[in-house]
Amino acid sequence: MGVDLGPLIKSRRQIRVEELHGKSVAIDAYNALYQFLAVIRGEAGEPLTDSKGRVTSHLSGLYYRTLNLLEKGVKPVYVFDGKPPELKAQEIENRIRQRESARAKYEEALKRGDLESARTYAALSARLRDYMVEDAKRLLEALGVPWVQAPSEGEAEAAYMAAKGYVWASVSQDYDSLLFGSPVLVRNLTISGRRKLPRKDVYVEVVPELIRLDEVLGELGLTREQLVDLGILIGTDFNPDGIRGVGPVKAYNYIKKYGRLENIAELASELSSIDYNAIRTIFLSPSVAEPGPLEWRPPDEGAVVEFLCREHDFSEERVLNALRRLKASAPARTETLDRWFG
DNA sequence: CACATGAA
DNA sequence: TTCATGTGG
Repeated sequence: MGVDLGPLIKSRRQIRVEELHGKSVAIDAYNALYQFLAVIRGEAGEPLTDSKGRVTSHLSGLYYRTLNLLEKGVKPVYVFDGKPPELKAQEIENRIRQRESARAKYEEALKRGDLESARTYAALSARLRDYMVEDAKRLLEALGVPWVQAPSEGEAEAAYMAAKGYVWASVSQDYDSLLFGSPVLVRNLTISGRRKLPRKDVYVEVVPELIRLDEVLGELGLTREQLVDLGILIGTDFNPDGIRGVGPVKAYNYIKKYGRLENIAELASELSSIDYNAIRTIFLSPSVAEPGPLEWRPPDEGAVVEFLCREHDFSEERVLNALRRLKASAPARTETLDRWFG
């Protein structure tokens, strides 16, 4: 789930996607694909599939959103997770349990004909399979959009790329990127701005927002090391339970008062069961790799149609229409592709 | 989530 | 143009 820094962060600025024109962004691929997979579903919560039963929800979302970003002059690079740190085992186990519980509730809801609940629980039980990740990478290749394989956490790699200036920002719904040191984080990078609130027939406007690490640290009066300690008190993927009874506000007060975990005497006992030095290392010296040169090429129309339409039964009309829109917005052929894509 | 369509 | 609704695969 990521660390719950939301309530503490006031320095967030709403932006329009157009403001990212000409900028490259490193997108947490797992985060994006999972959201597509969870939310792009039929009436009873079933995912979109091709005629062979392979799930395609994530491909639909990835395709249209990526083309939209390119159309607006944004250069995306997708960053895929590698091997998770050992300390993530508990979190991974929790997620599996939650998915299984949701799947049971999904089946119950279906049985009693409660489609709305079925849809909710279907989303919660969604699981991103290896073949779905492979398909996503193949689609990106056909689109001429680069992707990077992280050695470990995708968010860490994306943060590294942003910190090094390889990309302008990292993109994720989670705040972990900030702990990993991403100087700029973009959340809610969506095109259509309306989202339905769960359990209510109410729609809220969801606008992309920009968060700068230096502003967050400045406003909170913390160093990044302290922000990581704060995260550990709240709970991270590497200590999902955090400290009992400590949420964002109390955690912040502790860090402001005591400076670092070692100095919080009243939590010494609780903290003794957390390997917080290892967690600090994961965030402050994460396992990352040099990503290699990032290159954006024009989409290979034939490859896109072959993959989406021939292999996965997408509508050729829709697929080509989306490609046409990108071409219409693309620079004149005479202009170097570098101007837009490089 | 994003697209297509028809109504306002 | 905006908005609500149904569908995509």
